[in-house]
Amino acid sequence: MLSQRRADILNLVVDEYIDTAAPVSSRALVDRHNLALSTATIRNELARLEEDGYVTHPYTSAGRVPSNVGYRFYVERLMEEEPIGPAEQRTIEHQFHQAPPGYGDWLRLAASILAAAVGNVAVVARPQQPQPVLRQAQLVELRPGAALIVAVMDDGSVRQRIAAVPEGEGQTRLGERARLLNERCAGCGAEAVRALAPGFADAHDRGLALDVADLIEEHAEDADLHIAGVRSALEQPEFDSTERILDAVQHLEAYHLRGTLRAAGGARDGARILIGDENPDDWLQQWTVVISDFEGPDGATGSVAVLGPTRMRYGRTIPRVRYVSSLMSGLLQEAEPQEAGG
Amino acid sequence: MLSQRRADILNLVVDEYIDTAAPVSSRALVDRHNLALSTATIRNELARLEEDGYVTHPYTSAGRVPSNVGYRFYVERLMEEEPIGPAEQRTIEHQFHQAPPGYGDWLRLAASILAAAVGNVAVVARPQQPQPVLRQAQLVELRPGAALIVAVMDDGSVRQRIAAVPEGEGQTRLGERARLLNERCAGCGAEAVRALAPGFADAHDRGLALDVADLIEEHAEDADLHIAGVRSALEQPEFDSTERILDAVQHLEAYHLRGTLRAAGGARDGARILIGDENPDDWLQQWTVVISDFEGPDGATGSVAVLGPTRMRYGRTIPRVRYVSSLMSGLLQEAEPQEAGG
DNA sequence: GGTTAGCACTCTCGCGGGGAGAGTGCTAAC
DNA sequence: GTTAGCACTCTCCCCGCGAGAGTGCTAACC
Repeated sequence: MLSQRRADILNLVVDEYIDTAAPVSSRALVDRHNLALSTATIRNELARLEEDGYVTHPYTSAGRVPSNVGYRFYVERLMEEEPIGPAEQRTIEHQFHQAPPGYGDWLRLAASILAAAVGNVAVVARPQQPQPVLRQAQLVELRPGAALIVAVMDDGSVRQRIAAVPEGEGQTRLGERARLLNERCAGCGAEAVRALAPGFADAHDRGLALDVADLIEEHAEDADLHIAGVRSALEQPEFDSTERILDAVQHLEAYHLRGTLRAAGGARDGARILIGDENPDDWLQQWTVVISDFEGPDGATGSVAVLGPTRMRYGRTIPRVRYVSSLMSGLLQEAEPQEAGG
Repeated sequence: MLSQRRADILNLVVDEYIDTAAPVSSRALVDRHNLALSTATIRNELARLEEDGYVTHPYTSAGRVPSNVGYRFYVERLMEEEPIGPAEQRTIEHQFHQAPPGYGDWLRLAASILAAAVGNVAVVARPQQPQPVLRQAQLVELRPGAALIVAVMDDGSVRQRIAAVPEGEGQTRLGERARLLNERCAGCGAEAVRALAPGFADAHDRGLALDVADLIEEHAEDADLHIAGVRSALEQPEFDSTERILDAVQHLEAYHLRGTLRAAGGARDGARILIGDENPDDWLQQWTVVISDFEGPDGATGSVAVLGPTRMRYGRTIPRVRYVSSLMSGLLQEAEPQEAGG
């Protein structure tokens, strides 16, 4: 266990490093916080912190940099959360309620509000049910022999695929097929639809039913996941080399990130936090991910997350992720989200 | 008008520059193409080409670099298209027919195939009708007082927004509202739905109808636009500075690019080409965009495009954009796309 | 008149040196 | 346990410089 004084020093080191992005020297600590100790004493303590793995040296005789262990300790024990003041709260909610009419626009707006609030990448995943149920399917004629199945789930998510249909059929006949499909399968999950498939007299209807079953099962990996703030994150000094930026750009795509948002991590008041090598993905070894899930209607869950360098303003980020998550939840599930105290 | 010899030299300069990304010297031209002229003569011709604005000097006594005018001339008169060989054609079609089942996956696959074929950013925009018609609307309960309208258009596109509904209503009642809406409005365009709205007895139904009308009208600016190959484009030497990469990253987002794909430009056999400052957008001044539209069913149009630095392998890019566009068109509209000649 | 050799001039790029500065670790004294 | 002092280390930035590449120009040549 860390002595109180050593913990205090670690706290200062992390705060300082988060702020300046430069290795922290004993002198800086003493001067900037008016410590009643000499730099030599601080150096001794820093050496002990380094022995215990909380900080490192980039090279002999540079200042100290927090390690992942250091950040973890900081997040769990030291950090002070930076509260969301009334002005900021008002700003966020104001932006929130100014959402453009479309649902997708609205999710994107949430991502970009959060990104702006924390200065890092923000991701918002639309709520989806773990086991959705078919609301209704549509068939849209593409060309002779092929149609687009558009399946709407009960959580409002939509999945599409191209399916084979008999060559000569026009939109009218396809409409009839869709009607039959809906009559029998609406309200069913993937399993149920698959079980119902053999019951269709027509072979093509059977095929369509199986396609629909696949669609219900299929997790839409990339759909309705909104990303914002890539630029501001990549402007931070850790992304000095082209190589790093390109790696980040390559991986910050919607269909890569679903898995990331599902990762389990050290929880803190409803926010999961993964620091550096706690992340399962290779490319995230230098990143921290802060995730908060929220509930949509009928057990659907969405996620709000922030991604940034391990040197992230945790005290600022974590409450804001949580807050946006609760706003989402409120907007989607509870009654009206409570107004900000005027 | 350019003399034949000068045009030939311009051709060589552009080819060389596209290949090497380095200013082209008179020596390089003579040596690498065994010209029967001395470097001094070439230098004279280059000076004339520069006077006429086809090439420039980055600084005194570096080699020549094509100007936008030079590229334009090259694309229109000089360039040889690099045909798609049978092996490449087979590879592309093979990948194409291995598309994963989802429609979105499939569009994304098309983008990534194209990106790989040309080594630049590829964009595929899903076909949408200019004036879509409502196929069917669904209401999904979100919370007391609010529901998600999910409207499916006759081109298979889907738009969603949150709408107000009476507080006490469950999903059953919402289903009835949806049914009424569909009975009256299915098959109608935005105008028609708006005209029908006052005919609903219930005020909420009127409101919903107006929302649906909005949805039909609303151009889904970012939906179903797939981007691939950002990394390979940004690996090119023009993106040496962090600043440029970040600018590109910032703008290469789905909801910015729709407008870009609609820009008119110098056509070449069905492909629109915008070179450097021919682009309307500021951030594209150093880029070339090659666009080819394709027809989906019922007059819906989609687009395939490649974005890259003005120093782009035009001869390779243009036919491949055209080809992928025709594959899309074939898959969506005509009968089976013709098999590659085995 | 077009073509060419020769040459002076210019600009970039990479490399090595060197000094300033920052910070540590250690030792010895308090 | 704390602190002053000091030697040592490592980075960073600047500078200068030489090599190299390429041009423009001039004068001669076919």
